[in-house]
Amino acid sequence: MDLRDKIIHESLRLFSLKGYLNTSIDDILEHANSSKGGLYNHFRSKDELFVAVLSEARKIWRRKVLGGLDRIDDPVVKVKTLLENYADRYLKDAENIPGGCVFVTLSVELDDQRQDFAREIGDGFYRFLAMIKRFLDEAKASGRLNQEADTDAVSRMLFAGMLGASVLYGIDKSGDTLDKCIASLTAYLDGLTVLPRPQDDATKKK
Amino acid sequence: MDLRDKIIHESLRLFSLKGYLNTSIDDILEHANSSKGGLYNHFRSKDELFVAVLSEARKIWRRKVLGGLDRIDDPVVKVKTLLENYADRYLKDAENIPGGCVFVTLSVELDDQRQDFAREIGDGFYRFLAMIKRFLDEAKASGRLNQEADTDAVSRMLFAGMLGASVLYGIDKSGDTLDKCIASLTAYLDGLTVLPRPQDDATKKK
DNA sequence: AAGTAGAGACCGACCGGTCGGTCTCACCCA
DNA sequence: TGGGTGAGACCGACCGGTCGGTCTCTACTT
Repeated sequence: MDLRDKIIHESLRLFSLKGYLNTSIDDILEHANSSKGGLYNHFRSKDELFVAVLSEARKIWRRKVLGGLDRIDDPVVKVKTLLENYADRYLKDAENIPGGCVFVTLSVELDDQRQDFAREIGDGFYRFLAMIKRFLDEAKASGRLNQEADTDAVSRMLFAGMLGASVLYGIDKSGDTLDKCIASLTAYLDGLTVLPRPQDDATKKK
Repeated sequence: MDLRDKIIHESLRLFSLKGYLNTSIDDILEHANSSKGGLYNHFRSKDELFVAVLSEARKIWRRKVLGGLDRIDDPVVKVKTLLENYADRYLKDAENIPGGCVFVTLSVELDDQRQDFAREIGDGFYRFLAMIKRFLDEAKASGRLNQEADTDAVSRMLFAGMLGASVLYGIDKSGDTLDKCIASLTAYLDGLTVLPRPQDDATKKK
């Protein structure tokens, strides 16, 4: 891993722990075993570093949360897998984001201080929300979901639940609270499901 | 309002907007029209100010969210009112917390930097979670709630949804997104309710 | 020898906190 | 009633230290 990647990696870790504004350049350099010259040789400013870190964070998020999702047919199982991946493969990834979901940390920190950055993160939230709704609409169209279900309301609920779980996970890193939150969300989705098909149970089990 | 109260008030506003560590003493003094001497005459340190501000924030939260709750008999209506109060009376209170829920802002900011403060806030979260569960247990006991409902899971879901709604509200201050989130949570709770009683509808309508 | 990555001394602005001092006003004695 | 006194609210210059960022110089590659 070259210095540029090392700096991005350590910055992502620190941003997830302490946020953007509270992470100092010296702090990053100490963890990356580098110096001012080394950093400013690759990035023109701390803001430019932020952009690179956010891009890397998104790449990791996609790999962890969406990876393998296209091999699943049933849209309800897709959403459930999304929830599980988010908790087990993404949130608990202490190597990359030891401080929990970096998007939550950064959006809460920056929403009233750096609206440009916050909007960038918020856009990602809304794209993800739309993706969940799309899966639910598919499920409804194929009769997998209760026809009375309001997919807009349900997707919003699931997403808000994921954000809330992330906040709680930040405080109580035990993982137990997180698992219970995700289990509650999955149970909620189950309650809206009709006609469970065999591959559903097959995918669900450990 | 004397200087001490003024400083606490302005600090709460700024903490909700920028967090604790990113709010400077000078920033507070500018908004409170005071000076270093004025502040340090009332507080020994910034940390001591934090404790006072957190205490005031809790007072406001209780007044806005719990106020009038004891005049409601039906525990399901109590929980619904809790949700509505949280959104309409607490979260939208731009005079005291223009940056959204100060507990969310501070807990996300401090959970890996000031565990002492973060734990203090987290304890409040868990007390509130327990309160919701208590209401749901009452509702279940009195037959107002579906007997199969897992009150532990439901309360966790509602609470995580509230936290998630707070995060989203921070990004999209429109109020519309917030209203829809709360409506989704209320609808979820409705789905678990049986035997709607007359006073339920009476309390629910505008 | 030329070009580049990296090291680290250094800059001005700002951080939380201190401290000498001013001002107001209740209280006291004449 | 009027002048003196002292407590405490408040002011703002100042402290050592840290912030993001710049710049010069070294050392390695080709």
